[in-house]
Amino acid sequence: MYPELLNHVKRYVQLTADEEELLCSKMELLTVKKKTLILEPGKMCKGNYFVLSGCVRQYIITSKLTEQVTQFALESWWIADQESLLNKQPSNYYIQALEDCDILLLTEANRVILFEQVPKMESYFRIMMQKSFVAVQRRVGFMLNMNDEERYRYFAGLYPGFVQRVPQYMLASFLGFTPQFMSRIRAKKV
Amino acid sequence: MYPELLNHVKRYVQLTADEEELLCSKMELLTVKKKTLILEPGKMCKGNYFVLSGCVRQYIITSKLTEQVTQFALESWWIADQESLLNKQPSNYYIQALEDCDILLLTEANRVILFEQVPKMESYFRIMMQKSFVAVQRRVGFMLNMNDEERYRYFAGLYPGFVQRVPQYMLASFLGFTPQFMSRIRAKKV
DNA sequence: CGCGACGTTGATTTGCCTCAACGATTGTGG
DNA sequence: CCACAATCGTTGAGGCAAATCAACGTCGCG
Repeated sequence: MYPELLNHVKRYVQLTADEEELLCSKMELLTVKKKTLILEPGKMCKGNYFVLSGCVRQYIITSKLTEQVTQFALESWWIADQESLLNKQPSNYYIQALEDCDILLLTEANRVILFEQVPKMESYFRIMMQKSFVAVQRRVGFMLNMNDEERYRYFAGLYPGFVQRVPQYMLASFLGFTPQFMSRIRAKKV
Repeated sequence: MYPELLNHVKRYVQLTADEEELLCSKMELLTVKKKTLILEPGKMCKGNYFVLSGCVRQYIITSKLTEQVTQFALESWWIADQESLLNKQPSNYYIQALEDCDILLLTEANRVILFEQVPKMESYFRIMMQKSFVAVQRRVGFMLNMNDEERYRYFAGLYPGFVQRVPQYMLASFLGFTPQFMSRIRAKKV
């Protein structure tokens, strides 16, 4: 049983004890060391990953051959390449552990079975996707309406601890500017 | 019965004749004139809208008091303020008809009933949300990795007819630059 | 017909990038 | 455990892409 997972699920749908057990039985536990790649370009994304402990990033190599961080995932966050899962095609992304991590994997095959046996889990995933969609849309809004400094300060205010937790150049990449520029912002006002 | 809607749904899940009828019975048909506001800030988003004919935009008034277009929806596209729906809170967005439109509304109340009576519709909406999420994530990728001219040409190539269909300043806003800049791009090469 | 909304074009400004060099910190093999 | 390399962060100088400001042309609609 994975209480972190169950607590998260139970915030959105109610499960019986049996269903809880069934859900946890479908999850595969991965224990990975820092810098391990959980997903690589060219490979199929195996399913949805739920971070129990640690911290993970998703990134892509751009046409200019630079790393572009597209997402982070902390404890109790889901992460996956939905494009690979949806279209059943090889991924273009990397997913990498930034710390030693415990991660649960719900494979696509298990997901399908789970949805049949526990339809409430499909509701849960619908809500998760809806929340993810809202989050990315807000991110687009920030990118369009704030300049780089405003965006950094807003993000740093939103996730105060997080800014210290990952290398600055990854955060800069995620926020859409250069590490140099970020360094200048931080030098300005303490 | 609304064949456009059914054709779209049937691309993702299979419905019986009864279920098709049930689905259509839950939809409310709106016929609106150009420039009509379907959603306004301060009001609750009533549900999910499916565009039968015409064209619609979603936008927000930014802190700098300018319009920022966040989304367009053409025939057979869904549109809604998912943030308002998810959190049951008043919207911050406008949704406006850019042409005379026929639009179907699935109210939140009807959606809940529909999902109970036809669980396959929850699958369908889960997949729609997943696709929407992937689409916005790709948009973020384009914003981070292409300059404004590349992004315009890419978009114009992707939806050739669409570029003519909406006012240029709305498209410029959606793509994240100024109408003046867009005009210069188009002047460059024909 | 006249007004307002939309598109174009030019001149200037600016926010951020690029390139480059230099510290600080981490980690790794001898 | 130390030495050295690699990685990461900082700082400065110069350059460029796109914004802003402003004026003018044009189209569509009441």
